[in-house]
Amino acid sequence: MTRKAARNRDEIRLKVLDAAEAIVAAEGHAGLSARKVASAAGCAVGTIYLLFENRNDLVRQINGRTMDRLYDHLRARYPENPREAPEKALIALAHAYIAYAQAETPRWNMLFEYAVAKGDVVPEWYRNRRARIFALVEAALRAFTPDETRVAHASIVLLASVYGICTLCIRQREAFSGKQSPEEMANMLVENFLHGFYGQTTGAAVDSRLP
Amino acid sequence: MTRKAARNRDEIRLKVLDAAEAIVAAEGHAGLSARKVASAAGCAVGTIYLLFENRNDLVRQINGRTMDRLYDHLRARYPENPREAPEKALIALAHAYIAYAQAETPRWNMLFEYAVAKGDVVPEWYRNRRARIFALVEAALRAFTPDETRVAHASIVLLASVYGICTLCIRQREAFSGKQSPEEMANMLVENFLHGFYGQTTGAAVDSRLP
DNA sequence: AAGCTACTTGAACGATGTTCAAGTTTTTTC
DNA sequence: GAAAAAACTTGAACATCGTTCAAGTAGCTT
Repeated sequence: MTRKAARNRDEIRLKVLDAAEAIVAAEGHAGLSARKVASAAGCAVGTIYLLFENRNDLVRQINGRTMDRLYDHLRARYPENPREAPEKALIALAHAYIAYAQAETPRWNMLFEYAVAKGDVVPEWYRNRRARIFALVEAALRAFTPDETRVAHASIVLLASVYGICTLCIRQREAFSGKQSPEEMANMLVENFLHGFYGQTTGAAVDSRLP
Repeated sequence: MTRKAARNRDEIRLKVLDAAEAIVAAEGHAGLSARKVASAAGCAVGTIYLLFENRNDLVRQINGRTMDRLYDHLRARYPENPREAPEKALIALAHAYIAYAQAETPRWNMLFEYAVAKGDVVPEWYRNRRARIFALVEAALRAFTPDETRVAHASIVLLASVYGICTLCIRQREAFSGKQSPEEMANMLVENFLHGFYGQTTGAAVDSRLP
């Protein structure tokens, strides 16, 4: 490819991604169609398929940018030294996650509507961006235990749980009775979980302590 | 409507639902198309639209049946007297939920792919079926506290969290590094959460107890 | 300027959700 | 029992979708 062509290609690629993001923000995952993107980006339908493997690939690229923004958003609300007050740090993270999901609901939703087709391999860059987000949780959890396996497991449990809370409170908001605040739910989750997580070595099963 | 017509209508309605469920089980939410359902149920495309408002309504009806089965599945693995050993009961519930999600992944997935359109009201029967499932969790939680608000909140947190764990471990299985067992994650969640939940009145924030 | 390569285009294909005029079947009426 | 009326079912038609690829355009080389 020639230099000018390559530059042009990068330009149009950016335009397409921007246009696609705008459509998703306005109409959600379902509103994203190659024709709409092409028309908004000022190119032909076919061009989209030169820049992206298929619709799913376009979704994945947008998700990549979403994860970058989410990561920045979380970082900006994360203490410098999470291990000094890890519970505070984790609650801050949860609240920041919730705030992002609420502010950018369609984009956030699309993170989970991206379906991995059978035999379709998830690129390393995609896994890395997710790992970066998990790493924030792990950093705070290391204050409680040196056991890396426990840290890894707990980070998955916590992020998955906060995601689940967001789904119920935001995604299924209208379906739900729905006056629950996701922040309150997240507080309850993190606080209770950490009490158990920190004191685990000493505690017997809860059942055996019941009256 | 005449008697015979009504009977026929119910028959074909059942056939359509069965056919649709089979398609979802085999090809997932995305494979569900009016034409395929019609052909499998032995009727015309238009007939589908006499029995169901639209595709979303068909999905909702299938989800209703899915929630019934899920409820039965959970009940069957739930102790008679959850308040005798509530932690055990909650872990049993979580494992049963995970088992169902794994055994009926496409059907379970569809529960969350049913998007509530704007201005679209979720029928009462649908909300009731979800409430029944939450009630199982609540019954066990009442062993820990008489505070109904805390019980309600905790049941949402726990179910949402187990759902989140399932999503990460099952739905995004291939996308994930993915060797984590959802059962282990659920154990960690429930055990740690309950230690905090049961001991909450006495405990200070975890941060203040750190070395 | 001509030839060649690289890039872009949008018509075309098969499939989708949804509608509704036309056709078929059942019930009512005489 | 036949004819009229009502009720129910049908599938072709419409707009839209993802995706492809022969044909056209633009840029580089000689």
